[in-house]
Amino acid sequence: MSDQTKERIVDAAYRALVRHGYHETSMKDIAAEAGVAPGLAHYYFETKEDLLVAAIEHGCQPALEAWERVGLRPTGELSEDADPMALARLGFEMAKQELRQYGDLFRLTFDMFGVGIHSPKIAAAVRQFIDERRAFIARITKGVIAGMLRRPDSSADAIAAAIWGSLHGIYLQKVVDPDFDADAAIDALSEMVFAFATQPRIHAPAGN
Amino acid sequence: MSDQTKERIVDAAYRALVRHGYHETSMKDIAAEAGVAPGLAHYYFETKEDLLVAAIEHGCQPALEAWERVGLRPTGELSEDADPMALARLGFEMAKQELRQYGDLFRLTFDMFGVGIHSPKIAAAVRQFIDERRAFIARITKGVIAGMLRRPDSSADAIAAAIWGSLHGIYLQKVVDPDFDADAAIDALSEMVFAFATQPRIHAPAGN
DNA sequence: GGGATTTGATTGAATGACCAAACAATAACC
DNA sequence: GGTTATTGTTTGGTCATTCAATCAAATCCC
Repeated sequence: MSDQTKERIVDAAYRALVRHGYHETSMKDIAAEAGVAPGLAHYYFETKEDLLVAAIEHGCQPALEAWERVGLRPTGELSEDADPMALARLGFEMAKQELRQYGDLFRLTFDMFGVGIHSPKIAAAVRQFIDERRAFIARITKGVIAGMLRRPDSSADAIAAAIWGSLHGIYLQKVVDPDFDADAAIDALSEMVFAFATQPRIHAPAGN
Repeated sequence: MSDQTKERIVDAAYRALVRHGYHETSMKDIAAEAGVAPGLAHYYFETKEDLLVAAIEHGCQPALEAWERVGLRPTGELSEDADPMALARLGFEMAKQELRQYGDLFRLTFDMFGVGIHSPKIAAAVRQFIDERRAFIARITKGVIAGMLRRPDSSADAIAAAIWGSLHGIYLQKVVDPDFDADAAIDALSEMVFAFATQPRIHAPAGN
């Protein structure tokens, strides 16, 4: 029973947080959403922050599973035999779909980033969230670089940071403005990345 | 006198907000920081949100001026005679310097993004902040595209959204983790962008 | 020019509401 | 019967906002 109740509270917290954001959601609200007495949330979670961290992780689950369903496991190793270029292509497609499907999650994520700036406990969770996804991109990037004719000046990690950043920034624009065409932006990013990855060995320096 | 006082409150608000963030800064804190009675902030600003918006705009001033000092005016027209490629290069350099110099501003900005998700008044300010900078990038991008051998599939606006997003995402990584090498990430972004911009007319499609 | 009057700026306390967390008491379970 | 889960209340504090009162400077009137 207890695990079920705890789960119910975490899920209620996720729903309440998505609706009203961290600072406008009280423990009482969450308890009410879970159909449970106000004190119970504190029985399972020492502080509100702890509950928020659990709620985020809970909310990330479905998105993670979606990645694994297409054979990409953000947290694990890359399959040896896969073509890195194809993985990258698939990754960009997944990013588009993820944003379409899990918009709520990202709204909450951006809220968390704000909270994390001044709350160490949440900052740690945010850092982990970023690291995980960036490292995943870095693994694909390493594979792509290995197949490039011209070795790039930048490290795979730096490239991954730029790509993760772009995806994140595109997500933000979509969250802030629902009319924003995120698919087009991701396609543009993808076009740039592949132009970069398929550079010929010698490329003439630009104008100046 | 009155304008001076108002300015003092806005400036104090900016400093207090940078230090402790929106939700951990009370109107009383701001008044104290400004050396003024608690009620006065509400004499000039109907709500705390209004004051925050003013504080952000105030905080953006120095960064904007830095852009104009090197001849880039985010809000105005591009000089006709400038080489778009050189402008882009300069822009990336400025982005690096901006992050180094105005880290506080960006910490506050990310806080604002979080608040904006559930506050329409702040959301409007956030949208304007994004639009301004993205439109600036789009203007440079249009110039670059005009000089490209192969016309890209993506629109200048979509490319600008991806580039702005990347810069923003890189800033975020730096705010979250001070050890993050933002310069390397911006260099990587720049390398990709220029590889894209200097593509030869016919480029062999990748592996598959 | 100088006293009365209006205006706007500023004060500091009060209001009303809310919240996270602690707690004591009860119910469920084994 | 004792541990665990759950309840509902209390505590101690904070906060944005309001408001009546004070103050200083400008404006007017004679």
